[in-house]
Amino acid sequence: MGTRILTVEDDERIRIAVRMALEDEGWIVDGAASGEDALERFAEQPADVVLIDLMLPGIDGFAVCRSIRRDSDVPIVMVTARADTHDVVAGLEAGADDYVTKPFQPKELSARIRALLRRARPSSGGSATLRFGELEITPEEGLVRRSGDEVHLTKTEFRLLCELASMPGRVFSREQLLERVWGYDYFGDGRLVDVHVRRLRTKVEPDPAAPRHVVTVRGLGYKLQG
Amino acid sequence: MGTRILTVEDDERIRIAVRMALEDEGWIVDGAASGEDALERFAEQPADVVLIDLMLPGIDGFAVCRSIRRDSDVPIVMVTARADTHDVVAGLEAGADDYVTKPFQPKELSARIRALLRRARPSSGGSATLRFGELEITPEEGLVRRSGDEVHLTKTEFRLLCELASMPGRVFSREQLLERVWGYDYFGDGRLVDVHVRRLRTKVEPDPAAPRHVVTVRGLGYKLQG
DNA sequence: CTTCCCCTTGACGGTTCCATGAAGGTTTCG
DNA sequence: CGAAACCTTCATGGAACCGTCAAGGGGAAG
Repeated sequence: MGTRILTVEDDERIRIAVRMALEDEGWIVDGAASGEDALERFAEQPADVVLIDLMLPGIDGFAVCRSIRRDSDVPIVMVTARADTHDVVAGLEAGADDYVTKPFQPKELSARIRALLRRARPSSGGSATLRFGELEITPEEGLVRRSGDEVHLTKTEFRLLCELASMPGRVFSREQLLERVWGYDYFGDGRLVDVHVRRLRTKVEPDPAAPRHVVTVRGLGYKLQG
Repeated sequence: MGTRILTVEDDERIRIAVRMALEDEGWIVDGAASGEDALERFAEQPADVVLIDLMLPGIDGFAVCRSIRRDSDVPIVMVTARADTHDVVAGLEAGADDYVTKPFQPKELSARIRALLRRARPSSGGSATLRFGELEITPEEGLVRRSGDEVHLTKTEFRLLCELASMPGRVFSREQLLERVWGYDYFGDGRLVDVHVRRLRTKVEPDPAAPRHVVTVRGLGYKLQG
Protein backbone atom coordinates (compact mmCIF):
# COMPACT_ATOMS: atom_id res chain seq x y z
CA MET A 1 0.00 0.00 0.00
CA GLY A 2 2.92 2.33 -0.68
CA THR A 3 2.47 5.77 -2.10
CA ARG A 4 3.25 5.92 -5.81
CA ILE A 5 5.04 8.92 -7.28
CA LEU A 6 5.33 9.68 -10.99
CA THR A 7 8.31 11.82 -11.98
CA VAL A 8 8.39 13.51 -15.37
CA GLU A 9 11.96 14.48 -16.25
CA ASP A 10 13.89 14.21 -19.49
CA ASP A 11 17.39 14.27 -18.02
CA GLU A 12 18.09 10.66 -17.15
CA ARG A 13 20.74 11.41 -14.53
CA ILE A 14 18.44 13.70 -12.61
CA ARG A 15 15.55 11.28 -12.98
CA ILE A 16 17.58 8.48 -11.46
CA ALA A 17 18.86 10.73 -8.69
CA VAL A 18 15.35 11.84 -7.81
CA ARG A 19 14.11 8.26 -7.92
CA MET A 20 16.79 7.11 -5.51
CA ALA A 21 16.22 10.00 -3.14
CA LEU A 22 12.48 9.38 -3.04
CA GLU A 23 12.80 5.62 -2.76
CA ASP A 24 14.99 6.21 0.27
CA GLU A 25 11.96 7.83 1.81
CA GLY A 26 9.93 4.70 1.25
CA TRP A 27 7.97 5.74 -1.80
CA ILE A 28 7.37 3.82 -5.00
CA VAL A 29 8.71 5.82 -7.91
CA ASP A 30 7.80 5.61 -11.57
CA GLY A 31 9.67 7.66 -14.14
CA ALA A 32 8.55 9.20 -17.42
CA ALA A 33 10.94 10.80 -19.87
CA SER A 34 8.49 12.96 -21.79
CA GLY A 35 5.12 14.62 -21.42
CA GLU A 36 3.41 12.14 -23.70
CA ASP A 37 4.91 9.26 -21.78
CA ALA A 38 3.73 10.78 -18.51
CA LEU A 39 0.15 11.27 -19.64
CA GLU A 40 0.05 7.74 -20.96
CA ARG A 41 1.37 6.22 -17.75
CA PHE A 42 -0.90 8.34 -15.62
CA ALA A 43 -3.94 7.38 -17.67
CA GLU A 44 -3.37 3.69 -17.23
CA GLN A 45 -2.31 3.83 -13.60
CA PRO A 46 -2.81 7.10 -11.70
CA ALA A 47 -0.08 7.90 -9.21
CA ASP A 48 -0.62 9.49 -5.80
CA VAL A 49 1.76 12.37 -6.52
CA VAL A 50 3.21 13.76 -9.77
CA LEU A 51 6.50 15.63 -10.11
CA ILE A 52 6.87 17.60 -13.34
CA ASP A 53 9.87 19.28 -14.89
CA LEU A 54 9.04 22.35 -16.92
CA MET A 55 11.64 21.87 -19.64
CA LEU A 56 10.50 18.84 -21.55
CA PRO A 57 10.84 17.75 -25.15
CA GLY A 58 7.50 17.84 -26.94
CA ILE A 59 4.65 19.22 -24.83
CA ASP A 60 5.97 21.29 -21.94
CA GLY A 61 5.41 20.94 -18.23
CA PHE A 62 2.59 23.48 -18.03
CA ALA A 63 0.57 21.55 -20.60
CA VAL A 64 1.23 18.24 -18.86
CA CYS A 65 0.10 19.79 -15.60
CA ARG A 66 -3.10 21.18 -17.04
CA SER A 67 -3.87 17.95 -18.81
CA ILE A 68 -3.49 15.85 -15.69
CA ARG A 69 -5.39 18.38 -13.62
CA ARG A 70 -8.35 18.17 -15.99
CA ASP A 71 -8.89 14.56 -15.05
CA SER A 72 -7.56 14.30 -11.54
CA ASP A 73 -7.07 16.00 -8.20
CA VAL A 74 -3.70 14.35 -7.70
CA PRO A 75 -1.11 16.54 -5.95
CA ILE A 76 1.31 18.00 -8.51
CA VAL A 77 4.74 19.45 -7.78
CA MET A 78 6.69 21.44 -10.35
CA VAL A 79 10.38 20.62 -10.10
CA THR A 80 12.42 22.86 -12.34
CA ALA A 81 15.51 25.01 -12.73
CA ARG A 82 13.56 28.10 -13.70
CA ALA A 83 13.08 30.21 -10.60
CA ASP A 84 11.49 33.33 -12.09
CA THR A 85 8.49 34.59 -10.18
CA HIS A 86 6.62 34.56 -13.44
CA ASP A 87 7.28 30.85 -13.92
CA VAL A 88 6.30 30.03 -10.36
CA VAL A 89 3.01 31.87 -10.71
CA ALA A 90 2.35 30.27 -14.09
CA GLY A 91 3.04 26.82 -12.72
CA LEU A 92 0.72 27.27 -9.77
CA GLU A 93 -1.96 28.79 -12.00
CA ALA A 94 -1.67 25.78 -14.27
CA GLY A 95 -2.84 23.66 -11.38
CA ALA A 96 0.35 22.69 -9.59
CA ASP A 97 0.25 22.55 -5.80
CA ASP A 98 3.87 23.37 -5.17
CA TYR A 99 6.87 24.64 -7.07
CA VAL A 100 10.41 23.58 -6.16
CA THR A 101 13.51 24.95 -7.87
CA LYS A 102 16.57 22.90 -8.72
CA PRO A 103 18.94 22.24 -7.20
CA PHE A 104 16.82 21.07 -4.30
CA GLN A 105 17.42 19.08 -1.18
CA PRO A 106 15.78 15.66 -1.28
CA LYS A 107 14.74 16.07 2.34
CA GLU A 108 12.89 19.27 1.52
CA LEU A 109 11.16 17.75 -1.48
CA SER A 110 10.06 14.81 0.64
CA ALA A 111 8.73 17.10 3.33
CA ARG A 112 6.76 19.09 0.78
CA ILE A 113 5.30 15.94 -0.71
CA ARG A 114 4.28 14.74 2.72
CA ALA A 115 2.64 18.10 3.39
CA LEU A 116 0.67 17.79 0.17
CA LEU A 117 -0.41 14.25 0.91
CA ARG A 118 -1.78 15.39 4.23
CA ARG A 119 -4.17 17.70 2.40
CA ALA A 120 -4.97 15.46 -0.53
CA ARG A 121 -8.42 14.09 -0.61
CA PRO A 122 -8.61 10.51 0.49
CA SER A 123 -7.91 9.30 -3.04
CA SER A 124 -8.91 5.69 -2.85
CA GLY A 125 -10.49 5.77 0.55
CA GLY A 126 -14.00 6.85 -0.43
CA SER A 127 -15.00 3.59 -2.04
CA ALA A 128 -18.33 3.47 -0.29
CA THR A 129 -21.27 3.55 -2.67
CA LEU A 130 -23.48 6.54 -2.01
CA ARG A 131 -27.25 6.15 -2.09
CA PHE A 132 -30.01 8.63 -2.73
CA GLY A 133 -33.36 6.94 -2.86
CA GLU A 134 -33.19 4.57 -5.81
CA LEU A 135 -29.87 6.13 -6.90
CA GLU A 136 -26.64 4.28 -6.29
CA ILE A 137 -23.29 5.94 -7.02
CA THR A 138 -20.02 4.01 -7.09
CA PRO A 139 -17.14 6.46 -7.57
CA GLU A 140 -14.62 3.63 -7.83
CA GLU A 141 -15.86 2.23 -11.09
CA GLY A 142 -17.55 5.36 -12.38
CA LEU A 143 -20.84 3.59 -12.17
CA VAL A 144 -24.35 4.77 -11.39
CA ARG A 145 -27.39 2.58 -10.94
CA ARG A 146 -31.02 3.59 -10.83
CA SER A 147 -33.26 0.99 -9.26
CA GLY A 148 -30.57 -1.55 -10.02
CA ASP A 149 -30.23 -0.72 -13.70
CA GLU A 150 -26.93 0.67 -14.86
CA VAL A 151 -27.02 4.22 -16.12
CA HIS A 152 -24.31 5.41 -18.47
CA LEU A 153 -23.01 8.88 -17.63
CA THR A 154 -20.37 10.82 -19.50
CA LYS A 155 -17.25 11.92 -17.69
CA THR A 156 -18.47 15.44 -17.07
CA GLU A 157 -21.90 14.30 -15.95
CA PHE A 158 -20.35 11.84 -13.54
CA ARG A 159 -18.00 14.37 -12.02
CA LEU A 160 -20.86 16.80 -11.65
CA LEU A 161 -22.93 14.19 -9.85
CA CYS A 162 -20.02 13.21 -7.60
CA GLU A 163 -19.40 16.82 -6.70
CA LEU A 164 -23.01 17.32 -5.71
CA ALA A 165 -22.95 14.00 -3.84
CA SER A 166 -19.84 14.97 -1.90
CA MET A 167 -21.99 17.15 0.33
CA PRO A 168 -25.61 16.08 -0.02
CA GLY A 169 -28.17 18.72 0.75
CA ARG A 170 -25.72 21.54 0.40
CA VAL A 171 -26.32 24.07 -2.35
CA PHE A 172 -23.55 24.51 -4.90
CA SER A 173 -23.42 27.74 -6.88
CA ARG A 174 -22.60 27.62 -10.56
CA GLU A 175 -19.25 29.21 -9.84
CA GLN A 176 -18.39 26.52 -7.34
CA LEU A 177 -19.39 23.77 -9.74
CA LEU A 178 -17.46 25.32 -12.60
CA GLU A 179 -14.44 25.59 -10.36
CA ARG A 180 -14.62 22.09 -8.99
CA VAL A 181 -15.88 20.11 -11.97
CA TRP A 182 -14.51 21.98 -14.95
CA GLY A 183 -11.43 23.52 -13.34
CA TYR A 184 -10.61 26.63 -11.43
CA ASP A 185 -9.25 28.36 -14.53
CA TYR A 186 -12.41 28.06 -16.55
CA PHE A 187 -13.90 31.16 -18.07
CA GLY A 188 -17.04 30.78 -20.07
CA ASP A 189 -20.76 30.75 -20.26
CA GLY A 190 -22.53 30.32 -16.97
CA ARG A 191 -25.33 28.43 -18.69
CA LEU A 192 -22.95 25.56 -19.25
CA VAL A 193 -23.81 24.08 -15.90
CA ASP A 194 -27.51 24.19 -16.67
CA VAL A 195 -27.12 22.15 -19.80
CA HIS A 196 -25.20 19.41 -18.07
CA VAL A 197 -27.59 19.38 -15.15
CA ARG A 198 -30.37 18.91 -17.64
CA ARG A 199 -28.60 15.98 -19.32
CA LEU A 200 -27.87 14.50 -15.94
CA ARG A 201 -31.52 14.73 -15.05
CA THR A 202 -32.71 13.04 -18.22
CA LYS A 203 -30.56 10.07 -17.32
CA VAL A 204 -30.92 9.98 -13.56
CA GLU A 205 -34.37 11.30 -12.77
CA PRO A 206 -37.45 9.12 -13.27
CA ASP A 207 -39.32 12.20 -14.41
CA PRO A 208 -36.91 14.90 -15.60
CA ALA A 209 -39.68 17.47 -15.55
CA ALA A 210 -40.12 17.00 -11.80
CA PRO A 211 -36.63 16.41 -10.40
CA ARG A 212 -36.52 14.62 -7.08
CA HIS A 213 -32.77 14.37 -6.55
CA VAL A 214 -30.97 17.01 -8.59
CA VAL A 215 -32.86 20.01 -7.35
CA THR A 216 -32.43 23.59 -8.46
CA VAL A 217 -32.46 26.32 -5.84
CA ARG A 218 -33.41 29.47 -7.64
CA GLY A 219 -30.88 32.26 -7.33
CA LEU A 220 -28.37 30.02 -5.56
CA GLY A 221 -27.55 26.94 -7.57
CA TYR A 222 -28.18 23.22 -7.42
CA LYS A 223 -28.18 20.57 -4.74
CA LEU A 224 -28.60 16.84 -4.38
CA GLN A 225 -31.09 15.31 -2.01
CA GLY A 226 -32.60 11.95 -1.23
CA MET B 1 -17.48 37.07 1.75
CA GLY B 2 -13.80 37.90 1.26
CA THR B 3 -11.00 35.56 2.26
CA ARG B 4 -9.39 36.55 5.54
CA ILE B 5 -5.66 36.17 6.06
CA LEU B 6 -3.90 36.39 9.42
CA THR B 7 -0.24 37.40 9.27
CA VAL B 8 2.01 36.81 12.27
CA GLU B 9 5.12 38.96 12.03
CA ASP B 10 6.96 41.00 14.65
CA ASP B 11 8.71 43.41 12.28
CA GLU B 12 6.17 46.14 11.73
CA ARG B 13 7.61 47.31 8.40
CA ILE B 14 7.40 43.85 6.91
CA ARG B 15 3.97 43.30 8.37
CA ILE B 16 2.65 46.43 6.71
CA ALA B 17 4.36 45.59 3.44
CA VAL B 18 2.86 42.11 3.42
CA ARG B 19 -0.53 43.50 4.31
CA MET B 20 -0.48 45.96 1.44
CA ALA B 21 0.70 43.36 -1.04
CA LEU B 22 -2.04 40.94 -0.04
CA GLU B 23 -4.74 43.57 0.08
CA ASP B 24 -3.83 44.46 -3.48
CA GLU B 25 -4.83 40.92 -4.33
CA GLY B 26 -8.24 41.48 -2.85
CA TRP B 27 -7.82 39.71 0.46
CA ILE B 28 -8.75 40.91 3.91
CA VAL B 29 -5.65 41.01 6.08
CA ASP B 30 -5.36 40.95 9.83
CA GLY B 31 -1.98 41.36 11.51
CA ALA B 32 -0.59 39.95 14.75
CA ALA B 33 2.72 41.06 16.25
CA SER B 34 3.39 38.04 18.44
CA GLY B 35 2.53 34.39 18.76
CA GLU B 36 0.28 35.00 21.75
CA ASP B 37 -1.54 37.72 19.88
CA ALA B 38 -1.97 35.45 16.88
CA LEU B 39 -3.43 32.57 18.87
CA GLU B 40 -5.79 34.92 20.61
CA ARG B 41 -7.03 36.48 17.38
CA PHE B 42 -7.38 33.12 15.69
CA ALA B 43 -9.35 31.72 18.60
CA GLU B 44 -11.93 34.47 18.52
CA GLN B 45 -12.20 34.71 14.75
CA PRO B 46 -10.53 31.99 12.65
CA ALA B 47 -8.95 33.23 9.42
CA ASP B 48 -9.01 31.35 6.11
CA VAL B 49 -5.22 31.38 5.78
CA VAL B 50 -2.42 32.01 8.30
CA LEU B 51 1.07 33.33 7.50
CA ILE B 52 3.64 32.75 10.22
CA ASP B 53 7.13 34.14 10.68
CA LEU B 54 9.52 31.80 12.45
CA MET B 55 11.43 34.39 14.43
CA LEU B 56 8.98 35.72 16.95
CA PRO B 57 9.34 37.13 20.43
CA GLY B 58 7.91 34.77 23.02
CA ILE B 59 6.66 31.51 21.60
CA ASP B 60 8.22 30.80 18.23
CA GLY B 61 6.63 30.12 14.86
CA PHE B 62 6.81 26.34 15.12
CA ALA B 63 4.85 26.39 18.35
CA VAL B 64 2.27 28.81 16.94
CA CYS B 65 1.88 26.54 13.92
CA ARG B 66 1.43 23.40 15.99
CA SER B 67 -1.00 25.13 18.30
CA ILE B 68 -3.21 26.35 15.47
CA ARG B 69 -2.99 23.02 13.69
CA ARG B 70 -4.22 21.25 16.78
CA ASP B 71 -7.53 23.08 16.53
CA SER B 72 -7.93 23.76 12.84
CA ASP B 73 -7.27 22.59 9.29
CA VAL B 74 -6.64 26.14 8.13
CA PRO B 75 -3.91 26.47 5.47
CA ILE B 76 -0.67 27.68 7.06
CA VAL B 77 2.28 29.26 5.27
CA MET B 78 5.64 29.77 6.93
CA VAL B 79 7.19 33.04 5.81
CA THR B 80 10.71 33.41 7.11
CA ALA B 81 14.27 34.41 6.39
CA ARG B 82 15.71 31.06 7.45
CA ALA B 83 16.17 28.95 4.34
CA ASP B 84 17.97 25.95 5.83
CA THR B 85 16.61 22.64 4.65
CA HIS B 86 16.35 21.67 8.27
CA ASP B 87 14.06 24.59 9.01
CA VAL B 88 11.90 23.94 5.97
CA VAL B 89 11.43 20.33 6.95
CA ALA B 90 10.74 21.28 10.55
CA GLY B 91 8.18 23.85 9.48
CA LEU B 92 6.33 21.45 7.23
CA GLU B 93 6.48 18.71 9.87
CA ALA B 94 4.99 21.15 12.35
CA GLY B 95 1.88 21.27 10.21
CA ALA B 96 2.60 24.08 7.76
CA ASP B 97 1.38 23.61 4.19
CA ASP B 98 4.02 25.74 2.52
CA TYR B 99 7.28 27.43 3.36
CA VAL B 100 8.36 30.66 1.67
CA THR B 101 11.71 32.33 2.28
CA LYS B 102 12.25 36.05 2.55
CA PRO B 103 12.73 38.08 0.54
CA PHE B 104 9.79 36.88 -1.49
CA GLN B 105 7.80 38.22 -4.39
CA PRO B 106 4.24 39.20 -3.43
CA LYS B 107 2.96 37.67 -6.64
CA GLU B 108 4.49 34.35 -5.78
CA LEU B 109 3.12 34.41 -2.25
CA SER B 110 -0.34 35.17 -3.62
CA ALA B 111 -0.13 32.36 -6.13
CA ARG B 112 0.91 29.92 -3.41
CA ILE B 113 -1.95 31.04 -1.19
CA ARG B 114 -4.41 30.58 -4.02
CA ALA B 115 -3.03 27.12 -4.65
CA LEU B 116 -3.56 26.24 -1.00
CA LEU B 117 -7.07 27.61 -0.94
CA ARG B 118 -7.95 25.39 -3.86
CA ARG B 119 -7.16 22.37 -1.74
CA ALA B 120 -8.49 23.65 1.54
CA ARG B 121 -11.60 22.00 2.81
CA PRO B 122 -14.56 24.31 2.81
CA SER B 123 -14.19 26.47 5.88
CA SER B 124 -15.94 24.97 8.84
CA GLY B 125 -17.34 28.32 9.91
CA GLY B 126 -21.01 29.22 9.82
CA SER B 127 -22.38 25.72 9.52
CA ALA B 128 -24.42 26.15 12.64
CA THR B 129 -28.15 25.89 12.14
CA LEU B 130 -30.03 28.57 13.99
CA ARG B 131 -33.19 27.68 15.88
CA PHE B 132 -36.17 29.70 16.99
CA GLY B 133 -38.91 27.59 18.45
CA GLU B 134 -39.98 25.25 15.69
CA LEU B 135 -37.95 27.26 13.16
CA GLU B 136 -34.66 25.88 11.87
CA ILE B 137 -32.42 27.96 9.62
CA THR B 138 -29.61 26.34 7.63
CA PRO B 139 -27.66 28.89 5.56
CA GLU B 140 -25.49 26.17 4.00
CA GLU B 141 -28.40 24.40 2.42
CA GLY B 142 -30.32 27.56 1.70
CA LEU B 143 -33.45 26.24 3.32
CA VAL B 144 -35.61 26.68 6.38
CA ARG B 145 -37.54 24.01 8.20
CA ARG B 146 -40.66 24.56 10.24
CA SER B 147 -41.43 21.68 12.56
CA GLY B 148 -39.27 19.51 10.35
CA ASP B 149 -41.01 20.37 7.09
CA GLU B 150 -38.97 22.16 4.49
CA VAL B 151 -40.08 25.68 3.70
CA HIS B 152 -38.99 27.26 0.45
CA LEU B 153 -37.80 30.86 0.75
CA THR B 154 -36.66 33.13 -2.04
CA LYS B 155 -33.23 34.67 -1.96
CA THR B 156 -34.38 37.99 -0.57
CA GLU B 157 -36.65 36.43 2.00
CA PHE B 158 -33.83 34.20 3.14
CA ARG B 159 -31.38 37.05 3.51
CA LEU B 160 -33.95 39.05 5.39
CA LEU B 161 -34.56 36.20 7.80
CA CYS B 162 -30.83 35.63 8.27
CA GLU B 163 -30.34 39.30 9.01
CA LEU B 164 -33.04 39.28 11.64
CA ALA B 165 -31.67 36.02 13.03
CA SER B 166 -28.17 37.45 13.33
CA MET B 167 -29.28 39.33 16.44
CA PRO B 168 -32.45 37.75 17.82
CA GLY B 169 -34.63 40.03 19.88
CA ARG B 170 -33.05 43.15 18.55
CA VAL B 171 -35.26 45.54 16.63
CA PHE B 172 -34.10 46.39 13.11
CA SER B 173 -35.33 49.58 11.52
CA ARG B 174 -36.36 49.59 7.88
CA GLU B 175 -33.30 51.62 7.02
CA GLN B 176 -31.02 49.08 8.66
CA LEU B 177 -32.68 46.21 6.87
CA LEU B 178 -32.58 47.99 3.52
CA GLU B 179 -28.91 48.71 4.02
CA ARG B 180 -27.94 45.23 5.13
CA VAL B 181 -30.19 43.06 2.98
CA TRP B 182 -30.64 45.12 -0.17
CA GLY B 183 -27.38 47.07 -0.16
CA TYR B 184 -26.02 50.42 0.79
CA ASP B 185 -27.01 52.23 -2.37
CA TYR B 186 -30.68 51.44 -2.41
CA PHE B 187 -33.21 54.19 -3.01
CA GLY B 188 -36.85 53.33 -3.23
CA ASP B 189 -40.11 52.71 -1.57
CA GLY B 190 -40.02 52.39 2.17
CA ARG B 191 -42.80 49.85 2.04
CA LEU B 192 -40.51 47.39 0.32
CA VAL B 193 -39.47 45.82 3.59
CA ASP B 194 -43.07 45.42 4.69
CA VAL B 195 -43.97 43.44 1.61
CA HIS B 196 -41.15 41.02 2.06
CA VAL B 197 -41.82 40.67 5.76
CA ARG B 198 -45.35 39.76 4.83
CA ARG B 199 -44.23 37.15 2.30
CA LEU B 200 -41.84 35.80 4.86
CA ARG B 201 -44.62 35.50 7.41
CA THR B 202 -46.96 33.65 5.07
CA LYS B 203 -44.29 31.02 4.66
CA VAL B 204 -42.78 30.88 8.12
CA GLU B 205 -45.55 31.67 10.54
CA PRO B 206 -48.15 29.06 11.45
CA ASP B 207 -50.75 31.81 11.54
CA PRO B 208 -49.59 34.83 9.52
CA ALA B 209 -52.28 36.98 11.09
CA ALA B 210 -50.78 36.43 14.55
CA PRO B 211 -47.00 36.44 14.04
CA ARG B 212 -45.06 34.67 16.74
CA HIS B 213 -41.53 34.97 15.39
CA VAL B 214 -41.32 37.86 12.96
CA VAL B 215 -42.76 40.54 15.17
CA THR B 216 -43.44 44.14 14.21
CA VAL B 217 -42.54 46.87 16.68
CA ARG B 218 -44.75 49.75 15.78
CA GLY B 219 -42.85 52.89 14.86
CA LEU B 220 -39.47 51.19 15.03
CA GLY B 221 -39.23 48.18 12.77
CA TYR B 222 -39.15 44.39 13.04
CA LYS B 223 -37.50 41.82 15.22
CA LEU B 224 -37.18 38.06 15.46
CA GLN B 225 -37.98 36.17 18.64
CA GLY B 226 -38.35 32.59 19.74
C1' DC C 1 -64.56 58.19 21.26
C1' DT C 2 -62.27 60.12 17.42
C1' DT C 3 -58.58 60.92 14.51
C1' DC C 4 -54.28 60.15 12.58
C1' DC C 5 -50.63 57.47 11.36
C1' DC C 6 -48.54 53.32 10.42
C1' DC C 7 -48.88 48.75 9.07
C1' DT C 8 -51.08 45.17 6.31
C1' DT C 9 -52.97 43.16 2.24
C1' DG C 10 -53.80 42.22 -2.51
C1' DA C 11 -52.73 42.92 -7.14
C1' DC C 12 -49.83 44.15 -11.26
C1' DG C 13 -45.90 45.22 -14.61
C1' DG C 14 -41.02 44.55 -15.27
C1' DT C 15 -37.15 41.94 -14.59
C1' DT C 16 -34.31 38.14 -13.61
C1' DC C 17 -33.42 33.44 -13.80
C1' DC C 18 -33.92 28.76 -15.45
C1' DA C 19 -35.33 24.99 -18.77
C1' DT C 20 -35.33 23.49 -23.36
C1' DG C 21 -34.09 22.61 -28.03
C1' DA C 22 -30.84 22.92 -31.57
C1' DA C 23 -26.53 23.81 -33.92
C1' DG C 24 -21.44 23.97 -34.33
C1' DG C 25 -17.01 22.32 -32.83
C1' DT C 26 -13.96 19.03 -30.59
C1' DT C 27 -12.45 14.61 -29.19
C1' DT C 28 -12.54 9.63 -29.47
C1' DC C 29 -12.75 5.39 -31.58
C1' DG C 30 -13.28 2.13 -35.23
C1' DC D 1 -10.47 8.96 -42.71
C1' DG D 2 -15.22 8.83 -41.25
C1' DA D 3 -18.66 8.37 -37.78
C1' DA D 4 -20.29 8.67 -33.26
C1' DA D 5 -20.25 10.61 -28.83
C1' DC D 6 -19.50 14.44 -26.34
C1' DC D 7 -18.84 19.33 -24.99
C1' DT D 8 -19.98 24.14 -25.50
C1' DT D 9 -22.54 28.03 -27.10
C1' DC D 10 -26.66 30.44 -28.45
C1' DA D 11 -31.51 31.72 -28.80
C1' DT D 12 -36.12 31.38 -27.02
C1' DG D 13 -40.06 30.68 -24.02
C1' DG D 14 -41.85 30.47 -19.58
C1' DA D 15 -41.98 30.64 -14.68
C1' DA D 16 -40.58 32.73 -10.48
C1' DC D 17 -39.45 36.71 -8.26
C1' DC D 18 -38.96 41.65 -7.15
C1' DG D 19 -40.44 46.23 -6.45
C1' DT D 20 -44.34 49.52 -6.69
C1' DC D 21 -48.87 51.29 -5.79
C1' DA D 22 -53.30 51.99 -3.75
C1' DA D 23 -56.84 50.72 -0.70
C1' DG D 24 -58.16 48.93 3.78
C1' DG D 25 -57.59 48.08 8.82
C1' DG D 26 -55.98 48.50 13.44
C1' DG D 27 -53.45 50.61 17.27
C1' DA D 28 -52.00 54.80 19.91
C1' DA D 29 -52.54 59.39 21.37
C1' DG D 30 -55.38 63.01 22.60
